[in-house]
Amino acid sequence: MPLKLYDTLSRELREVFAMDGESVRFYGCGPTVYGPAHIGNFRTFVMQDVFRRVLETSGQKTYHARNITDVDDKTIRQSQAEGVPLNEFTDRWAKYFDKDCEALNLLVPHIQPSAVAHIPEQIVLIENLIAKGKAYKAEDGSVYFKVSSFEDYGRLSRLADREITTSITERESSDEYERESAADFALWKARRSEDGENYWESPWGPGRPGWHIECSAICMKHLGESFDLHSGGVDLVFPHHENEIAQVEANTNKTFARHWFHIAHLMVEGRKMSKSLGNLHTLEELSEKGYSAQEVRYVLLSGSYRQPLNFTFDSMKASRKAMLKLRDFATKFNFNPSRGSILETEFGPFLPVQEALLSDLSTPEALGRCFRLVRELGEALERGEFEGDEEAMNNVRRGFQATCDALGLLVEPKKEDIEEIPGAVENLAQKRWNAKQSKDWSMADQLRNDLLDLGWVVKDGKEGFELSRFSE
RNA sequence: GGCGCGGUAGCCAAGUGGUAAGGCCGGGGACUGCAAAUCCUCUAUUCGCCGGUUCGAUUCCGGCCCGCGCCUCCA
Repeated sequence: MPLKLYDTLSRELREVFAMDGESVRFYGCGPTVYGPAHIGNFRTFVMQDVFRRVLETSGQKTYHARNITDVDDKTIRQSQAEGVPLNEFTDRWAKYFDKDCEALNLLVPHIQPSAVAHIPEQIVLIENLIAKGKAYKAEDGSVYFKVSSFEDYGRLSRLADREITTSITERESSDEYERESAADFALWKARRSEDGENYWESPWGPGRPGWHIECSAICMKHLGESFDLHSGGVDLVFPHHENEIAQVEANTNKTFARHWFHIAHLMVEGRKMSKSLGNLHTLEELSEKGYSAQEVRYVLLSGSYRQPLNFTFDSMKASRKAMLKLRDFATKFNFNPSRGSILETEFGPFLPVQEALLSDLSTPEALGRCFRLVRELGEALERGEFEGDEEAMNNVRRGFQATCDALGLLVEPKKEDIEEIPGAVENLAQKRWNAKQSKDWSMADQLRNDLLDLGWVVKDGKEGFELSRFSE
């Protein structure tokens, strides 16, 4: 069963398939590494990850490339402010990003090429564009793409020429007179004094690549002149992806990416996430507030990728409860999760979940169906319908594994309390149990409070008590 | 202004030309000395407003109101 996914360019649902008949080669625009990524950025990366997981759990091979933007105004400025060499600075944040990705259970892309590591390729691409009359060198040594030379410009974002040029004319700053047309964009930026030592030699003199060209050069090198799918946040539709198409197609006369996948923004409490509103959340900050990356991931899956999603702390709490519900299910079925690469692809009873995902990555629908199944299967288990039927139990486990793999959720069954319970705590708890048995309620309650002060929660069962670590 | 998206219960959020998934919260019940956990159960006569098409619209069409995003380097 193929995955149908909305394509920004054609504005319709289209089947995703591997043009080479082997693996779906796709590209996701990665982070600019100048600080911690926020959960809005991660919405995009999580959805790209789900895209890949849905393909892989339906038996399709993939080849996933995600770049690291390690040279631009922000990285240069920030590294200078800290007095650190650019590469050292960006390495640090790239590692930080990797750590966050791991916490979110994002599959590691097959390659993570960096912009700086592909400067020769970018230069070649620019030279070719100049040779074809699609780009020109300006007085100061910068090189610009000549938008008027590319007929299809604006097709992805559907911005008519008038819109593109009008908005730019109004904004055009006086110091950018080098451009022939306001709509033209930089392929190569001539060195400026404030760049310091951050420049590279080129046929047009020292400078650094423009933003858009890095993704194009990387795609062409690692995925080919034409490949299956390209993706990013909606804000990249224009100008970034529009410009990428122009650069590549003006060069090759071939379709650059066959499919465009864009993820809508994450809102926070109904407003756009921004530094000035002070509502930027990072995994680290949420972790300090006691929320796990898995809970964040769940929240990010709870809305359709085509719609803005409203992030709230209420939804974080709801997500925690929902994850616990899945954990209870895993415990009941004695589920033994496998980590790492995706091997199991049998959805079995969880087939409806897979169907929802294959239908435009409908994660909310998939979660809804998952919970319904969790309830129904749990009830069937209670009724003893799985008694002695190990094969049926295994089908459930396999299907649940496939579901977790497809969504990238890590669901661990509740562990037997392997944590060492300090003797003193154990004694107190036993004392309380005794008090309870002799119906000395006030003593029992007092001891329960004492235990809580020590960080332990006691829960009573029929035959005895159970101790667990207090959390939140 | 242009392009695009949306307005569904207290909150988050699906969905469909035939009468509203799921999660959270809340109510009730079981269990409990009281709790916690768990389980059961209930909670939108209604899908921004007004018209139209239709046997029938939340779902299609038109208008209006409101919110949001993009419009040169923000995922």
